[in-house]
Amino acid sequence: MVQEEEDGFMWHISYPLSNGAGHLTVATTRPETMLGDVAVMVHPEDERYAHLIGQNVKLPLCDREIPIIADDYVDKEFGTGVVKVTPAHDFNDYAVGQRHKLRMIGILNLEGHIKSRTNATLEVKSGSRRDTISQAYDHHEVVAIIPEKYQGLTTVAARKLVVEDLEAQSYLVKTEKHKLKVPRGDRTGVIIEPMLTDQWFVAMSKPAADGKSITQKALDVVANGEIKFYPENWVNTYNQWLNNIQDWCISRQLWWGHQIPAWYGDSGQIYVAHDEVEAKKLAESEGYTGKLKRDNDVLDTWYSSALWPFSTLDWAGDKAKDDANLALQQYLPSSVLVTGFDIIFFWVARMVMMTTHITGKIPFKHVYVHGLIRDAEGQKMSKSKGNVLDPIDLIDGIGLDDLIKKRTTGLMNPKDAEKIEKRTRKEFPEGIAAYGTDALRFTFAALASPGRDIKFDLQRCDGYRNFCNKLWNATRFVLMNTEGQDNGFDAASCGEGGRKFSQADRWIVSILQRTEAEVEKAFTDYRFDLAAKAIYEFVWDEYCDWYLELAKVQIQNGDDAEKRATRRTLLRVLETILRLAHPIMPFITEEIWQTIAPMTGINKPSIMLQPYPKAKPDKLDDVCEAWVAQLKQMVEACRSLRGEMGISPAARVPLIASGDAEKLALYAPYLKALAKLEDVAIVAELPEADAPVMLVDDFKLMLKVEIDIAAEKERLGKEMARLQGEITKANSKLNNESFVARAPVAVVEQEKARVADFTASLEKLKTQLAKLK
RNA sequence: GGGUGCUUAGCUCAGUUGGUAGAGCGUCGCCCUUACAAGGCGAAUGUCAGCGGUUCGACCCCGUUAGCACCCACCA
Repeated sequence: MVQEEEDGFMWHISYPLSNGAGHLTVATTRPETMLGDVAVMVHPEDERYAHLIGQNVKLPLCDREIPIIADDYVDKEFGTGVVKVTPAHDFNDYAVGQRHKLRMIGILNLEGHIKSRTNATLEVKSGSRRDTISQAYDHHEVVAIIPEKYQGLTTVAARKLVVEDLEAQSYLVKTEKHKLKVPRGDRTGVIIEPMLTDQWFVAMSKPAADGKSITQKALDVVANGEIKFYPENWVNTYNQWLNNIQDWCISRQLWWGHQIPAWYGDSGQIYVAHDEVEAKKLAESEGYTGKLKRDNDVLDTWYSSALWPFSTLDWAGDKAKDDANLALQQYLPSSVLVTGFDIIFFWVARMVMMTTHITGKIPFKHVYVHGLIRDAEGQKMSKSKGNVLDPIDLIDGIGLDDLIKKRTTGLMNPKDAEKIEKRTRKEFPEGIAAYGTDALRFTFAALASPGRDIKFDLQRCDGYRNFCNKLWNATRFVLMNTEGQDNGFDAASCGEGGRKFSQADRWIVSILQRTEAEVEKAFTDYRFDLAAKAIYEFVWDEYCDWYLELAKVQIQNGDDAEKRATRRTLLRVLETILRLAHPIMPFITEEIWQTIAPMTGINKPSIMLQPYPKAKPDKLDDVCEAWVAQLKQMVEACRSLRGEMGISPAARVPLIASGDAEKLALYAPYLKALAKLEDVAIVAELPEADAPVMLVDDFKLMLKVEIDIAAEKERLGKEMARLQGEITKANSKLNNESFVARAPVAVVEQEKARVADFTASLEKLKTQLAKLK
């Protein structure tokens, strides 16, 4: 059903008082329904009408009188404050009718025409079950009170004629334009009219044998934590729906579905049973031996779906059988249900209700609620809008013409085609590139931040496709350097003393442990975005950007034991990366793993059967992490300076360094390679020269290049100003007595350390500046 | 009317016990450096929607305003 605001009319109709002493004016948007009016109502405290309550009015066009009643539902301020009551064709009026015990007049048949004397075959649920709507007029009564001229008309025709007649007979006070929401069928666009029919309901608030209603049980298992929502705020949505629930209509007039297991006797008897044989027995036990007719209706699809958690496990409803059913015992409850938030009440809540009520168990422990994927503009994807992105097209790519064809074929409204084509041409002028399954999966994982929809952005996809590529290329590098070496990684070639691991080797292994722990936590919390991020950053920013570069140095300069250690580290870390990333990018990781794993001594059929990486705290190494951090700082200082001095990345430049000579000697080969240095000279004191100097902890590094003195002065000035700014900021905190008194000691100490560091650096730069001519 | 989110760099978004604001894409500069130009290195960019409060300290907590989105109910 769709319900959009439409232009319509509000008709003001005069209902004369029966005693002739005036009239009441009623406003309505559906004047034809007055044929089914059974009362007019006013607010009980509306002084304008208080004296009329209990009197009658004459219903125009119909030869009958109806009472004036009082009900709180009426809004005194809206319209005339007088409302016509048509319980058979309006939800609110139905409630009013129930409160005031008014009989209902259904004026429509199943074709949506006004009921007629000459055609009773379309009477709603004709036959046996009518008496269950005991408060409704039956067909004969209805056609006796509807003026014959309206009988058999469509609602549209009836409205037209009713309005004409009202006007002709001077009952129409005025007609005004009015915006209203009209419910229409999705497919046909035809107006949906509320009407009375016999249906099956589940009484949601009725206590069961254990004294609790079916909804209460569902509320309880979430409230007591047996079932958890991720993110947990969706519990509100769940609770709100269950707390405001109404009886659930479960019968549907469709072809497909579970047929309702109810059989009727000739006189309206009802027998609910598992099958016809049982129904027959039941009927006979109550003394009925005539024909039985099964209800044609089927169950609401959500009713059937609500049975899913146990009906799929061969639940029998028989304790002995169910206890012996191992599948049922093992998989009920299951661990997690993954779904969209729009399904929480349709499906999740109903599965919980049904499963707890019928089996006494919860259906699942966790509910992971993800967002909806929307298009780049945030619009919900829909066929008629033509903004649907098919995952297959992102994986395999699609040309513009094919995409347009796909989006404009089989439209409900073919007129949309032109608009869709235009928009598609604009958004995807060249069609969609092929990103591959893994890139798409990685993108979805990275975008799956909890509690929000995903505005799908192809550019994000670009980034993750590049990541897949990066992994390929890193693998190529590893293979180039390891294939055919170390005799297949066996014990013989790498035996005792056969490997000497460097600080860099131990560093990458150490932060790999951190990454593994981070990823594990992310998966535990259903934070797929954080898992993807942790993997991405480790692979690109650490393994590729740093470790592979450091490994090049080791393979170039190291002795055999060091080289073997490097090759082993390259392979082992890569192999772990593959297992770590496998759930998010299954295809590429499997493909690479098939080659890499045997080289690390693992000979198994598939990465899918391997254990997921688990962090080993004993492999954490703070010393090596600090060592590499310092190395990184030096490299970055050099690179940054080169950039600022406009030195071509191709040019090799000599470096002079002072500080701990032993450490510098270790750093030197790495620095030389990573900062593109011609040479690293280690000295006790930097020479006096007009060259740029960098400070890293207690080390001083000087790039020996021709410099523009003015530019270098400016650079130093800028850096000093930055440091001065930081010092001022930190000092202002430290000068604040309440900060020192109330902030945690560690925070205060940190602030003091910052001041000290910045001040020391500032002093060194001052000296440097003074040395410049 | 009831409810739930969102507002952070040009764009799409992270930022979880309050302690110096981040990523991808895009932009600018240099580079085909022997895994990768779908790349490398460097750089620029933010009154964290507005206002008020709590706090030594707020993107983060509380209140409020505005804008946007969605859900439920309803519009005689």
